[in-house]
Amino acid sequence: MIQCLKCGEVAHILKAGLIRGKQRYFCKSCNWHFTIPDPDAVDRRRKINRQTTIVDIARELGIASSTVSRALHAHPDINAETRRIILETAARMDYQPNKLAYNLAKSQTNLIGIIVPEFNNQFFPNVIIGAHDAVTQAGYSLMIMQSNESYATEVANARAMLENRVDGILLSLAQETNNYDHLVLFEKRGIPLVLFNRVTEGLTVPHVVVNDFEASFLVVEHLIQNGYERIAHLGGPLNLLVSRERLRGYKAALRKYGMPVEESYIIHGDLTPHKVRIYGQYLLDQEKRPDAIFALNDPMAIELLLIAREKGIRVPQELGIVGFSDDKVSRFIEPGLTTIRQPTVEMGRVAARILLDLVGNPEVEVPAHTVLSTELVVRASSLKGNQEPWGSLTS
Amino acid sequence: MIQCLKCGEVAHILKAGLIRGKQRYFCKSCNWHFTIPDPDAVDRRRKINRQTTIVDIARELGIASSTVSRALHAHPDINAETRRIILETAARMDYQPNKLAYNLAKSQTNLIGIIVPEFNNQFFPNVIIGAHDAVTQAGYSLMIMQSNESYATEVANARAMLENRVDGILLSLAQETNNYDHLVLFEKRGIPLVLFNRVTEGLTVPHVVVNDFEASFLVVEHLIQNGYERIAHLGGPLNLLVSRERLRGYKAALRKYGMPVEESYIIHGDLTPHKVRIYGQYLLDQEKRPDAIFALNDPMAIELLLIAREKGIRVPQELGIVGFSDDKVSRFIEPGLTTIRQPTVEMGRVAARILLDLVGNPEVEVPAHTVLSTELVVRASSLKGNQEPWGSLTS
DNA sequence: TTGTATGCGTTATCAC
DNA sequence: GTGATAACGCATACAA
Repeated sequence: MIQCLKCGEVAHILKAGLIRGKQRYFCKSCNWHFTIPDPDAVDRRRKINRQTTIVDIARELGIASSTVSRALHAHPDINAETRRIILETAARMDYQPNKLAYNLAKSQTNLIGIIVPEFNNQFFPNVIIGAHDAVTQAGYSLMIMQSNESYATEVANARAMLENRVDGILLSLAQETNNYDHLVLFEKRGIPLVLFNRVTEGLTVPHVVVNDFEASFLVVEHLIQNGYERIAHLGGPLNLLVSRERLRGYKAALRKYGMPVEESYIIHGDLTPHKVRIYGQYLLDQEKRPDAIFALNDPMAIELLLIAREKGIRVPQELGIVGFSDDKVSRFIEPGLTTIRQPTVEMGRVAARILLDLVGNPEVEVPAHTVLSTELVVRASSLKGNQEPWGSLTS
Repeated sequence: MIQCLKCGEVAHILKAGLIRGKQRYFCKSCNWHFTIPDPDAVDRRRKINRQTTIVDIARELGIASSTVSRALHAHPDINAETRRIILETAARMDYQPNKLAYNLAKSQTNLIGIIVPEFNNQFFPNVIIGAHDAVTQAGYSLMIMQSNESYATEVANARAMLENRVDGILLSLAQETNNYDHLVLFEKRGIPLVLFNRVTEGLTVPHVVVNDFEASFLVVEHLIQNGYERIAHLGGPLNLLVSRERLRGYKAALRKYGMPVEESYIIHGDLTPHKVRIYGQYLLDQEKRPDAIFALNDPMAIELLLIAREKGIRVPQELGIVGFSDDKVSRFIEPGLTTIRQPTVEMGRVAARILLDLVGNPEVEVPAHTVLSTELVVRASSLKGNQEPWGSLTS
C-alpha cells in the first residue's frame, strides 16, 4: 500500500520509473513525484567499497549522525559515556574523517598555497621548509606548486589554488611573469597574498625580501676595496624587483667610489645555465675584459667560475667573482666563492606568519615591506692579492 | 496563509523557530516540519562574500544548474549556443569551480600524495620533480609532505593523506619507521601505495629502487683495484633495505677478493651530520685505521672528507672516500668525490607511473620490484696513486 | 536538449 | 544531551 507523501492519497499512485535504483512514484491527485525512503538503502550501497562515514557509525550504534559528529569534535554538549563509545566504535571501524566534506560544510579549507619558480636550487626548498613550519604550527596545511619559471604555469597554478579554495597564498614570481591579472583575482576574492623574494611593485600586497640594495652595495664595495677596477654585473630579468635592486646597489657603490658605470659591463637576462654561459663568454671575451663580476646568484657565479677555468683565467688574481645566496657548493668549490648569505628558512617562516595574520583578519595591520638582513661571506674568489678577508666578516 | 507541504492542511500550522535564517513551520495534523521554499534566499545569502557557483550562473540565465554543469564540462548533450552563453556568463562572473564540491560529488580527488623524509638533500626534490611531471601529465595533482625522518610525523602525514582522500600514495620511509600499520591502512582502503628509495620487505607493495647491491659491489671493487686494503663502510639504519643492500654489496666485494670483513670497520647508524661526525672520528681514530671508507651517501662522505682534512689525513693518498648519489657538491669539492650517480628524477617518474597504473586499475599487473641502474662516477677521492680513472667510466 | 531530484559526508541549528 | 534536517557546491540518472 503506497501512500503519497504529500497529500496522503493512496488511490492515484503510479509507478514512475527508477531513480538511483529506487522505485519512484507519481501521485496523480497532487501532481507530485516521490520515492519511499528506505533507511537500509544507504547502508547497502556503502558496503561496496566506501570508506566509513559518521553515518555508518551512527547506524552501527543506532544513534544520530549529529551525535557522532559532536563526539568526534569534543563538543561540550555530549555525554562522556556516549562519546567514549562513539570514539571506540570509530576506531574499531577505521574511521577517517573526510576532509572534503568537512571543508565543504565549513566553507573553509585551512589550506595555504605556496608557488615557487623552481626546485633546482636549494633556495626555494628552504623557504618551503620555513613556511611549512609556520603554517602547520598554526593548524594549516601547505599546498606546494612550482611554476617552473613559466608565466602560463604560474597562471594555471594560481587557478588551481583558487579551485582548491586556499585560505591564503605565498608566491615568488616566475621569471617570465609580467602581467598580474591572475593575482588580482585573489584580492577580488578576499584571499590574502604575500610575495617573497621575487616580488613586484605592480601589486600592493605585502612583500618579504632581503636587503638586496645594501647587500649588492656591500659586495661591490668589497670588490673595490680589494683592488678590482673593472667590475661587471651579471643580473636577472629587469621585471623582477630583485634584479633592479641589486643593479641599483651595484651602481650606487660604483658611484660612491667615483668609478664609471660601463654599460657593456652590465647584462640582464634570463637565469638558465645555458644563457649564463653565453653571457659569461660575452663578458670575458671583451677587449677590455672586466676584472671582477658580481653575479645575481651563486649558480650563475659558479658557471662563471667554470668558464674562467676553461679559458685559463685565474680566479681571483685576474678575475674576482661574487655570487648571491650562499649555495652549498660555494663553500666547497675551488676557490671558495664569496657570496651573500640569505636567511632562506626564515624568509619562508616570516612570509607565512604575515600571511596567517592576514588570513585570520584581513583588516589587521601587517608590514607592507619586510626586509630581512643578509651577511657578506668572504671567501677566496674575491681576494685579489692574498689578503685576509676584509673587515670582520665570516669566512 | 501557510499551507502544509505534506497534507495541505492550513489550520494547525505553528511557527517552529528559524533554521538557517528561514522561518520553519510545524503541521500539527500530520506531525511534519517544513520551511517554505524561497528561491531568492539562496541568492541573497550568496551576495555576501561568497564565490560564484553554478547555481548563481543558472539563476542569472534562468536555467537549471545541471545545464550549467553540462556546459562547463563539454557534455555531449548540450546545445552549442546554450553552452556559449553559459561559458560567457561564467567568465563574466569570474566563476571558479569549487574542487571540494566537485571531488565530494565525484567521490574522487585526482590527488596523488608523496611523502619524503626530508628536503635538505637534492635527492628528494629531484624525485618530486619527476613524480610531479608524471602525475600532472596524467591530470592528477601532487600533494607533498615531509616526514622529517620521524615515524610520528610519517604516521600523521599518512593520516592527513587519508583524510584528503588521495587516490594513491608515493612514499620513501623515514629513518625511524619500523612499524607499518599506518601503511597497511592504505591497502585496506584500496588505495595503492608505491615505495621508492627507502623501501621495506615488510610490505608487499611495488618498490622502485636502484641497484644498490651491484653499485656497492662496484664501489668496493673499484677501491680494491685502486690499491686500498682496509676498506670501511659507514652505513645507514639497518631497518632500511637500502642500508642492508649496500652492506651486502660491500661484503660481497670483499669476499670476492678474499679480503676479511672487519666488523670494527662497519658502522650503521643514523644519517644526521652530528652522528656522522662521531662515527667518522671513531673510524679514523682506530689503531689500525682504515685506508678507505665507503659512505652511504654523499653528505656523509663530504663530512668524512672534512674530518680527514681537519686531522691532516691526505685524501686520496692516505684515505680513499666514496659516497653515493652524486650530490652537486661532490663535483666541486677538493678532491672531487667518487660516487654513484642515481637517476633521481627518473625514479620519481617511474614510481609515479606505476602508481598511476594501479590507481587506474587496482588489478593491473605492475612490476613488484623496479630496479633502476646507476653509474659509478670516478673522481679524485678514490684514486690512491695518480692513476687515470679505472675502466671506461665517466669522470 | 533541458529540468528535477538525489546524493557525496560533513557541520550547524533548532526542537525536543 | 540527542535527533532531525538543511545547507555546503557540484555531478548525474531519469524524466520530460
